[in-house]
Amino acid sequence: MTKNDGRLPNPVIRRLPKYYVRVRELRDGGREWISSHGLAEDLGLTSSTVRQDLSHLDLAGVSKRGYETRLLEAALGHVLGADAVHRLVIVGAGYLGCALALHGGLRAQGFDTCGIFDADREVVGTKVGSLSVRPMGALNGVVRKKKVEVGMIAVPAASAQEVADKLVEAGVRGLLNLAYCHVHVPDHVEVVDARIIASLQQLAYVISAKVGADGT
Amino acid sequence: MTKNDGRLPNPVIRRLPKYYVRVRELRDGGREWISSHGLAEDLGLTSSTVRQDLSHLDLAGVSKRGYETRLLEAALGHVLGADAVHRLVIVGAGYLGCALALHGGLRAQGFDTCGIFDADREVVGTKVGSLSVRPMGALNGVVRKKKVEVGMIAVPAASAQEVADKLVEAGVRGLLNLAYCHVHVPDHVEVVDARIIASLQQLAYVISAKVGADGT
DNA sequence: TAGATTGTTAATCGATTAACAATC
DNA sequence: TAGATTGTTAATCGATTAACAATC
Repeated sequence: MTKNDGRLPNPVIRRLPKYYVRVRELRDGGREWISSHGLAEDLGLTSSTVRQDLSHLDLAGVSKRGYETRLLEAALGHVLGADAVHRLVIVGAGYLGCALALHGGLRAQGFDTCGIFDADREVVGTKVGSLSVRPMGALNGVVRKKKVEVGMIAVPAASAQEVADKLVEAGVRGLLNLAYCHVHVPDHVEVVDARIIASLQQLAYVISAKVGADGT
Repeated sequence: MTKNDGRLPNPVIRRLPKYYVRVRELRDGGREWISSHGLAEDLGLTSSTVRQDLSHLDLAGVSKRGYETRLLEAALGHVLGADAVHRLVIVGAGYLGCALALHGGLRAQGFDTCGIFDADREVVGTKVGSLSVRPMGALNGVVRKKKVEVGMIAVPAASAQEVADKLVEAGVRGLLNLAYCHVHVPDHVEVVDARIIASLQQLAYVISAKVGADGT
């Protein structure tokens, strides 16, 4: 699905986690109020953008004081689904897939890893933290039985489309694609790309373009 | 630095790696020509966007045939710096940092990992592939001596800003931030965020928003 | 030639920023 | 009260899409 049917604009959605993380830091530091100017400064935005973004939330600011951090954290967490559990599976038990399975941050944010899968017979059965790597044939059953919503693609680019097809067929509703390629899915499934190499290339471009532009 | 001084618009930069990957796939498959319509269909864009994007490149298409894949791959690779070597260091030798150090794809795309660092004395000295984990005190010297351009932040959010400061002081020109937080840097340094948890939250939002929107 | 495709201009669409009345 | 801040409207800015002449 390409169009936004009634949901928040994409640029806003991408900024919400930034607000969320920052507000939690502020709360941890004992801060009770934060203004749009304060958040803007912290995150490199304008205060206008912050107010526009937060106006989409179920929350009211207070003149002269700003937003109450406790309420803001709750409102952001609610929109981002941090107050619900999201079940996911990881396909690919290479270095990256295992690192994700062992990453404590996922669980802390409400993402519950229900399984890790690999096509390689040699790898199937090995332990990754508390999980055992399962064969691809088991994917369908696990996704259906545990009502898994999200599949993470952590395989080489060459097998990514095949894995995406299997995840879609099993019934996940969203894919996080870590492979360095584009995957096609039907309209009812969402894909978010999180490709480290593409991000590095983007960084390499802006670094080199800067040299050319200002002569340093 | 926030503004684009003469360089490509950000949306274009983010699409370039997609074109690059796809064109390489086509070339591997023996395809010699690809039209803007073909690329658009493959990547879920419009042909107008593709032509606009590629018009920024040092390359001319041919009427009735499209773009020659060989030349297009070269032009995209050049802009993305794929024909140069980019030196980087990884800070944080946890699961994620090690996975990146061992990830063959980085080297394949011209990113040369010059070192991996960790603040934990227990971890310093252990082997990660062909590299030994070094103490944070060694960071400055390695960055300067090897002319490292990019630092990857693969530490917990709580230490990310401190690591960013050290990398900036050592003289890197860009940061890839994998930690779930915002990092501040001076104007002459670029930051690209690649935060998996934020991407998962974005995905969780669009999935849940879809339920509400179309009643499924 | 006829038809498909580029490259580019103009139109549309959407996001960001500015401005300011309302509020506490 | 005076001043700071929100919430929202209007203006600006930028990106995407449409359209079409030029081209092979």
